[in-house]
Amino acid sequence: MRVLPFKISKPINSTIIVQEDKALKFYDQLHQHEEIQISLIVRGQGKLVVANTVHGFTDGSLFVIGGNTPHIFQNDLTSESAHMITVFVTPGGLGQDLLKVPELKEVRMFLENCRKGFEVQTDRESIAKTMLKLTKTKQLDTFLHFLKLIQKINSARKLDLIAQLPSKKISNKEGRRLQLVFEYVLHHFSREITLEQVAGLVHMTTPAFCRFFKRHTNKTFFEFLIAFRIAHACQLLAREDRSSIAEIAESSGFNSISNFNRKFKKTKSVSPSQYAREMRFSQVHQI
DNA sequence: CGCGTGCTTTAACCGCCTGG
DNA sequence: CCAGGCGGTTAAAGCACGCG
Repeated sequence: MRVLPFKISKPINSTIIVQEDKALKFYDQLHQHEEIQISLIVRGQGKLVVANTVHGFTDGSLFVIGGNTPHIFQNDLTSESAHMITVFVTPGGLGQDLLKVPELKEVRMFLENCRKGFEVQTDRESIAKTMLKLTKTKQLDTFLHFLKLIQKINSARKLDLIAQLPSKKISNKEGRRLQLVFEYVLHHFSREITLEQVAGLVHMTTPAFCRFFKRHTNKTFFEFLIAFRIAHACQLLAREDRSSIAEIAESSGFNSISNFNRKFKKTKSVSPSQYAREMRFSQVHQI
């Protein structure tokens, strides 16, 4: 799959592309493409940014990302390599006539529903099995298993990834700017970041940058940055061997604990320690 | 140690404006 | 019409303190 500055070109001449990534690091550049993307994290921990939202992922996480939605997977670096299976599907590639077939109603539904993208919350093991099979099939078999996959995903419980569809079209130049900004946040969120720094990074003045960022994300830069930091803190809090709240706050980029508590409560409606307790509880009762 | 809160300081960002 | 600069406003950050 060739990588363009901001878009990924249509790969080869097929409608359903299955890609398996095993690497220390996922492709960590903001990008978008017309294909709908179904991604299973087999192994790995990190964060997924979709448009203006941040989502933590861990082993077994499963996401469906709508077409033409900017996104980026970033995994935390460990000694073990991360593993992801992705299915790309070009909606137009299925053909309007084929989709009219009454028996393919479920596929139509899926294509309709996944515009905003969602995280799959249930039936993930069964869906994972189907995706694993998809890595080993060809041609018609791939298509059949794809249908099975759609069916399973349709009946699972889901959680929307983004609140509203991306509003404005993004030019290549602007996309490149956004790439730089998101990349910077991904790598420097644990230390102090000022508007001046990021604005300078993309050669803009601070107010110009603020408007640019808001126009494309419907969020202020700091709203996004804080969301990212909180998402990171959540992952640290969910760990069995978590460090102290103060340490987590600091490594998530918060200079003062009081501010961290305030921001955490505001976004999660529970205090950090409560959140950690609840996560532990649900992990124990999941299996 | 973890959390909330009121007060002060700081800087993010919004509206208004100009020039291209 | 759009991008960018300027300055004032306001929300975020930081600090101190108190409470369980």
